[in-house]
Amino acid sequence: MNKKQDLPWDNPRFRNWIAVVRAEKAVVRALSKALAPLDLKLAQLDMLMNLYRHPGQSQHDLARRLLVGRSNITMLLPQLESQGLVRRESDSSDKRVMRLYLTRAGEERLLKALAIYTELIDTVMAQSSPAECDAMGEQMRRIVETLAET
Amino acid sequence: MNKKQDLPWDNPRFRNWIAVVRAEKAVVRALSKALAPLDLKLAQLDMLMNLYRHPGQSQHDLARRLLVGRSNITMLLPQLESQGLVRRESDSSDKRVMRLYLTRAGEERLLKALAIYTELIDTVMAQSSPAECDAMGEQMRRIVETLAET
DNA sequence: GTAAATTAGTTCAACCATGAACATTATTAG
DNA sequence: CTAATAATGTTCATGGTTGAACTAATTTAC
Repeated sequence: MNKKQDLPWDNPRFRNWIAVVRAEKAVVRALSKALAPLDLKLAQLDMLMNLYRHPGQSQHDLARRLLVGRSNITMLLPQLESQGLVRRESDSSDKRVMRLYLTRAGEERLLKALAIYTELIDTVMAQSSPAECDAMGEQMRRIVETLAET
Repeated sequence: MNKKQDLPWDNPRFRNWIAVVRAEKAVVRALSKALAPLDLKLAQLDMLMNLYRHPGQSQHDLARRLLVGRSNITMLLPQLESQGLVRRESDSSDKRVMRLYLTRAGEERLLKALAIYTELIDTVMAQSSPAECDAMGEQMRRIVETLAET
């Protein structure tokens, strides 16, 4: 009658999820340090990445994609603007929305940061086969879908 | 000569890692909301979980396990103590260290929270086979190991 | 065409997390 | 034994994140 038998730590799904959380935290930590020489915070890099892939986004769209509040974007943007990495343009047809673009300098900084990012990820994933890695990615995307449905 | 060909988004490892980050964030969000009725923050739950598994831990040990700074523990503990969930005892043989224990109330609160936690994780992992889930967990543990070696 | 409801972005106060400097206690060197 | 070093926990200033209230612009309903 071991009381701990039905505790979460014996539930494989639970244990494996805890591993995800720990790994994510560890990588974030390592990446933050690696990015310091570029004078980029992780949150800033996330913004640059999204702006690269979706130029002309509104702040609202960006917030949704990054899973953060709108105010977060408002607070973070001035840092990137003052560094000349991002440009904001008022939308001509809807004066409420601000459209966001990377500047030339923003792209350059982004590409440097991505080189660091990918190198770290490659290192860290090197011990998994491509198939394993893909399977894991698929699971993660299903998780996001599952939660988005609510 | 598509410039984007060697960009990270075409690197499967990179794309899959981004999926990990997004999934982790989404689950943390959902879990935080689910825990609100219990009046428990995620950081507090993390502490309770670790204290359950390792009673008598020092604050320093707890900080290391949670991957947070020592000051974080100092700041968070009073909240749990004032709720009567955690007890602190000065170590008799080393007056610097404080040993931490769950109280009865702490255990009860923890078990309720874990029920919510496991239910969410089960839901979210339901679309992966046990084998896939285990493989993913293994990858995550390898990642943590890889980074710990530095 | 006007009033109500909705949406984009900002501001603000509250809360968290962090790391450096510090006080206290232990350990190590000589 | 004493001085230097290290370890534990606390304090504090800083910066990051959040959600609620707010302003301004747009859309919807009537």
